[in-house]
Amino acid sequence: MESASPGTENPVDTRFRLKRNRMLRAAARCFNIKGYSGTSLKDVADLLGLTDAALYYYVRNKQELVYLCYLRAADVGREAMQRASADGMDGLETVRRYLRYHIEYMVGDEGPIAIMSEIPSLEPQHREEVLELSRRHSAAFEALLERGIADGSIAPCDVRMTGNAIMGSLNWIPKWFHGDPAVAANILEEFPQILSAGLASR
Amino acid sequence: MESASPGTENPVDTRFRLKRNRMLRAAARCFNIKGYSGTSLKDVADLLGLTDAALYYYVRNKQELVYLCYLRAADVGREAMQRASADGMDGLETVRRYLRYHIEYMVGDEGPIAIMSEIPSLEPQHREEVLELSRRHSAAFEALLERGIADGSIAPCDVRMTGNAIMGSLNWIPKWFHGDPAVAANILEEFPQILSAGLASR
DNA sequence: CATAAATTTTAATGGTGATTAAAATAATGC
DNA sequence: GCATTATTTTAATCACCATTAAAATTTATG
Repeated sequence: MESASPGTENPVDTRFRLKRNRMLRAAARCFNIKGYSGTSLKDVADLLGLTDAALYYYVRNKQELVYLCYLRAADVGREAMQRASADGMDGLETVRRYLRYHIEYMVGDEGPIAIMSEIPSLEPQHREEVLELSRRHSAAFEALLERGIADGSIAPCDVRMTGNAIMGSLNWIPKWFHGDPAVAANILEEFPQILSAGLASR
Repeated sequence: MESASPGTENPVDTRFRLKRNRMLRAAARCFNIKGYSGTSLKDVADLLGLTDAALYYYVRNKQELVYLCYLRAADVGREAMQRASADGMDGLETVRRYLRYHIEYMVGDEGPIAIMSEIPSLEPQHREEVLELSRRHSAAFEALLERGIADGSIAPCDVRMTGNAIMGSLNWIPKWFHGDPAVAANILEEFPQILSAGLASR
């Protein structure tokens, strides 16, 4: 997912990143389950077997923790989109692949991915950045729909609204999925199909 | 939506309820836009031209404010479901009507409806009540799908997952819709169709 | 092993915003 | 208009975390 120039990697940096990543996943879980206000830094720290103060070694403050969670979320979405675009044959199949890849990240070891529910409480600069990433992702998905319409695999539709509908469904998953592997398999099996069922041209 | 026995209504009670309802809508808007932690009681009060302390005349505390918002949300969902069940001919058409009615409430004057993002931070008793209402609503929707499958209007599917997918999309609407009437019309026009497009049996 | 760097903890501090009590104002009923 | 009740405000208080600084400990490196 993330790649630094290999030459400059020293073991300390790597460990730092690994630990911070663990921390972001722990935070994402807390935020998704208990909400932003509902989770204290202690909650996150407990999940890691650390003290709340220790988290400050990895982030400047709580807002930055959220910000980093959201960057990770955006990153995962972008990654899924890129893989799908590289693999997919026509528009519809690319949409299906994108859905599958994104869901794989969400319910797999990479997860949980934070729901972007607290963007407004980020500081302005971070907020703008996250919003921009978010907009870009939506645009990419809509472009995918356009592509499908153009190549005839997807029936003409209001791509803006269709995109909102599908992405909403996707974004909501972390709200009710909390790690049960059986459910994870079920989601992965069903969702790409369900969400793209209405798209195909007849 | 809500109906007290008409005989016992005195003007004071009525005014109280009306004002509290306005307050719940204001709170819902704040919560949906800025998140729970991001909205102070002052934010809500400002929207009403009141002082933060004044809100305590209507609710015991902030948690109860959220709780009441969620009750309202549940109520609106239930209402839409009941109307649809009464009106709909077959399962599929009832689903479509339910979607339309629910969305009408969400984007219309009744709205905004609060997203249930902070259930865990409610006090246990309120949490249980809201969760129960929420479960019941999901169950009702799944029953609707079953009904459609039984009467042949809906193709067989995993009703649990299909329900999750559709409800997720619906629940996410208040996250990106913030009152623009043109968008409201667009949602109302497109969503019932988009969300039910994949259901029909062929 | 010894030293330096990285990581974590302990123990305060401090700010924000929810909450409360009492006072002030507005509305209602007679 | 007067008394009563409903509503809102003013002005504190208070609790909860987030945050910080310094010390302690663990890990890496020559």
